[in-house]
Amino acid sequence: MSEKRAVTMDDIARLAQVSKPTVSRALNNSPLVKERTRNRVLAVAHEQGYAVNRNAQKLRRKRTNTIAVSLDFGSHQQGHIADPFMFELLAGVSEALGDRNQDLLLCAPKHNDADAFQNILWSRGADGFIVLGQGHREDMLNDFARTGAPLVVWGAGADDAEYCVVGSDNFLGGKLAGQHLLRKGGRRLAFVGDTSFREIGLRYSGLVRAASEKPYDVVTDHVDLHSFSYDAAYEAALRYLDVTEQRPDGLFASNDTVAMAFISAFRDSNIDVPGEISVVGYNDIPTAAYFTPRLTTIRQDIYQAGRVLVAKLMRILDGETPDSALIKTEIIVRQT
Amino acid sequence: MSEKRAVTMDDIARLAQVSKPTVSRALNNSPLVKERTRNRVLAVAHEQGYAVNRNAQKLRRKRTNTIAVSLDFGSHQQGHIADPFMFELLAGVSEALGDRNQDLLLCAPKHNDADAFQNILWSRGADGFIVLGQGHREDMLNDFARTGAPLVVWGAGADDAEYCVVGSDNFLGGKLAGQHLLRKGGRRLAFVGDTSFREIGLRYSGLVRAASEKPYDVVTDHVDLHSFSYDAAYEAALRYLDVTEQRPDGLFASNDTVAMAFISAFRDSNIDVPGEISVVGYNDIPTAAYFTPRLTTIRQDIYQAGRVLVAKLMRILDGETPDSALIKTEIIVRQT
DNA sequence: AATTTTTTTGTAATGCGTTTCAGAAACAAG
DNA sequence: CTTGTTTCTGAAACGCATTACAAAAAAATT
Repeated sequence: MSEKRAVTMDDIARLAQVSKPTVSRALNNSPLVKERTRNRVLAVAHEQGYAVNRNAQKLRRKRTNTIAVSLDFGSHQQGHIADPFMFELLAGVSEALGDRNQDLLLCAPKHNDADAFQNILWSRGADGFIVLGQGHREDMLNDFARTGAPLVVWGAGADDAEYCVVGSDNFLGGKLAGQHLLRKGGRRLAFVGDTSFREIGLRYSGLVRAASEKPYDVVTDHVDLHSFSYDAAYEAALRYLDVTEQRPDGLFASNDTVAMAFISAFRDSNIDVPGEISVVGYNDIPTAAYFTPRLTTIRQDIYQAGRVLVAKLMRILDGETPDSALIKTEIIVRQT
Repeated sequence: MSEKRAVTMDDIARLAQVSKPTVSRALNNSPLVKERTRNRVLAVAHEQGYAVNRNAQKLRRKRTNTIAVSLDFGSHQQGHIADPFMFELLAGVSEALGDRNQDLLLCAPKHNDADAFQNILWSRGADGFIVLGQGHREDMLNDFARTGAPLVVWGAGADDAEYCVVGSDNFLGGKLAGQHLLRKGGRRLAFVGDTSFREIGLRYSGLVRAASEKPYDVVTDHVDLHSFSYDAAYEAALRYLDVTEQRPDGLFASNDTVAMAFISAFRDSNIDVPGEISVVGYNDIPTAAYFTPRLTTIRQDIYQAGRVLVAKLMRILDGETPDSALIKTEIIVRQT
């Protein structure tokens, strides 16, 4: 195995009988280089299997063309991702970044504090950040943004958020869910989810709004659940059924996994869904469509999400300060 | 917004009243630097919010501490990931890399040909590759490996594979599935999946082996299906029921999604699962456990997988040539 | 106290592109 | 055939950290 030295721009320059800057210009499609010269250089470069050393390039240009993406693996427990939605989002972002020739640096879970984020920027590991899921880190993200860090976050923003937020229209989603449940004849609606997350709080608000718009009285209940996992939700459902005096006739869950867990618990308790209780989930994860009964849920346009996140960040990198944005959010009515 | 110049090692050197190399040594915990000096340097560095410029570092060290991970988004269609398994694997790899302080460069789908791979290495964008899912790219990967590219692949390797393969023990998995179906009284077993993928072919072989070990005759059938998506599988199931004369009493699907699609199709055709047909899936995706009926499936230890993939690659980077490896593979018996 | 050895620090070179700026070549105008 | 432009190319500097090697400082030895 030969320890051969990598071919550098100098080598190409020598072989093509031009100077190093000319090679650089040729490779970068600079209009300053004559057509014939460029072709010669390109030919030599290709033939030598030459690829510009990205690190030298990044060093000199002070631009990495790399975006750090932070996935909140918090929802990732015991070997199983509770909510596959984030991964779909990642796929969308990945594709959108690819389209713009940006590399994607995936940030590991433990590197999730402000210092680690800052470090990636200071050390020029990436030009900007896409944070998928703000969780309870709004303060941290605000601090980070205030340092001037180019940052786009998937989630729901506070009115005074210092950073650009892209996300589902959670309030609308909640309202659509509520309207669906009411249309199904619901009078006692229950919401299950951790409303301390802004996104989820908004979904609940939307539900309440939908209820309040009816001329008749609608009771809205709130089942607090501080986990996104199926098992925890299933347990919570059984406990809820045990405790509650009057069962709801409509349930809106903060995500599909929880919705399905509740439906399972209902079924295991001989409660018919959607006969006795209608259920709406959130995210339209793949499973939702073929769960039994097929789950009614709120869908977001994930590809649009990825594209918008990336587009916003690029604008920030260009010095602009784009507004936050909401992604198309609609209800997918199925059996529940 | 001030366009302030980044703080460099020279700045730290000046402020700490030492030379640049001393700063470098201090930051890298070199034993060559005196304790007191190191502390002074570290203090200044911290106070200045200094972070080593990774690009200069990579350039000089000729080592990036970055691993490129290629996800086969081929299984990614119409906005939904058909098989969430790959993403769980990604999470495992991400974690394992994080533990070793390696960065993870996520490669976009379209960058999947040999040239693009090679380019990442030539341009020193990463030190090595982890390919998640070899698909039908064995030849490409062999070529790539032959160039000396540090490469580890998740999948199932040919005997003469030129690269290190880590994967589920697909043959064993298939055998376990077969044994389960036979234990349930199966005499006519059907396998559904695209056996042109080596992994899947092995699962089928395992099933056949299990059947052949019985003293009585077992028929094994093979339903070809060139898609991993739920919808396609559901259609295929209906078509299969339509065409086949004698229905199987045991079904082994190449993955959980397909298994669930078949079960749904069976149910929609008034065939009882597991009463009339037992079913086994593969991967133990989160949904499998709470599908109705709870799906029996083959589970692989995903965290082990991530760790092993990374460990093997690190050894390759150290100049060794580790053997391929199989991951712990077991059957999770549930209702089906 | 002088000398040797060990430990610590500094100087200079290096890794590889990009960019500034000056110079050469090609072309147009007079 | 100059002179003035325009177009193209090259020399040198720069971005920032690491490393080989030399030198200085400190410690150990005689």
